[in-house]
Amino acid sequence: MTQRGRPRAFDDEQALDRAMEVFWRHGYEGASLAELTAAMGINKPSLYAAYGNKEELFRKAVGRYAETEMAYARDALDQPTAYEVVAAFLRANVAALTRLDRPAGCLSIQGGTACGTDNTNVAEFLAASRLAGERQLADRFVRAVEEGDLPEGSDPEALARFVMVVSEGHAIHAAAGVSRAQLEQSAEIALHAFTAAARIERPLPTPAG
Amino acid sequence: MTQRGRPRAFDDEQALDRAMEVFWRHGYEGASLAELTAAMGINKPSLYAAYGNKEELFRKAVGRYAETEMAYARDALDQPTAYEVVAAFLRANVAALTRLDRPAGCLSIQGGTACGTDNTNVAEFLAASRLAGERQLADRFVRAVEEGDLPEGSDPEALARFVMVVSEGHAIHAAAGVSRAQLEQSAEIALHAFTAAARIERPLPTPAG
DNA sequence: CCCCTTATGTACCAATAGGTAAGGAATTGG
DNA sequence: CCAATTCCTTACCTATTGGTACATAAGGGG
Repeated sequence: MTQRGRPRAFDDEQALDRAMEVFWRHGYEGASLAELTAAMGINKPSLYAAYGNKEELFRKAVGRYAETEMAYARDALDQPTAYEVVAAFLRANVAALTRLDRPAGCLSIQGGTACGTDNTNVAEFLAASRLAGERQLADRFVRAVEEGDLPEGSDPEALARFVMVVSEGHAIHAAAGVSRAQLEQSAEIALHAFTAAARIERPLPTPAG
Repeated sequence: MTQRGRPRAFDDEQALDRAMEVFWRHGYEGASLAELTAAMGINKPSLYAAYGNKEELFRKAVGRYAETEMAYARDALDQPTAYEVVAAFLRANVAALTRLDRPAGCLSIQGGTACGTDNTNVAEFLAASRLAGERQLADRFVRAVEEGDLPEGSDPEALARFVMVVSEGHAIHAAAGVSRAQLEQSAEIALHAFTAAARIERPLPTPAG
């Protein structure tokens, strides 16, 4: 059975990208349906037919964000050693947070850390997905201990938490307008920290200087 | 000339404290006048007469927050050495972010990192005040270099930025429900980082066991 | 060519947002 | 005791919020 009925006049993913950017810039509650539909180039009934409602649209936008804008995070996890994982992640993260062709910062935080009484689930959803990312990093560190590039006795959860804390701080800073170069400095300091905390030798000379 | 006219039926600062908590919990945009007035125990006209409008109320709440809830930050700056400044700040910060008698996280971030088109100035105001705090810390580090407890060639701005990045990450994490103990671990790792980055000897043994 | 399905545009809805007008209730100064 | 002043209460305002009913347009299947 092929397509039936009148076909969509807009591209699904393209519209989602525009919605993503509006949410990124204004947060979940700060993004009105008026601005969303304007940016997506569709009317409200089309939006509701295609995505359900505002919250579902947001969740789909966040999903697409994770897919397209955070691919670097998955790539980082594929690095061969824990150090390289963290280095790749923090550096690519800083780059992603400060792209000129994107809103500053990160949708997962700009989306909303606090919401009105009716929308607490939105903030909780974002927080949970960030912690899920942290969990993946911790799992990667568990593997690193098994593979010997993190010493026995390392605390994978604590290390992952620290890395995510730094990346979230960078996201806040980026949204405040802090420059890429300045965040790169901070990322290198954090890398310092990671090596010290994990009690591993630092494989690279200090780029800061 | 003494007080004239009918006296206020409510305590100014007490009402501000209640407003602060509502903003802390729901953010600027997520806090409705209905919830604010209910929490403050006053009617809208009283609110407008006493505080101007919603945004002015918010700014006053943030001011009071800085005064009362962030006193630890000023205390930390008074510590004798840069290391002690950072240790005191990060530890007290984690404690403040995870008080059971306060909303989790920090008003300066929960207040809003992204806002609707009409309220961009609110997010900018918060970002600016955070960066002002960073500036104070950087100045403190300049002094530390002069006084010799940070080595010559240290980068006060970069160090301050890193410390604030970590504290902001902790705020996000705390708002997500991460426990005090877990954030304390992260703070100790960050302290590790600071000593390494500042190339100073670490005065204390590692508490993480 | 007609029917069924699906999408679109317009126009609308109730609820809530932030904000205010107006009159009565306390208080001080005379 | 009255006037002036300040505050509180009730009721209301306009604009906007997220969300929908309904008629119409556009396509495929028989």
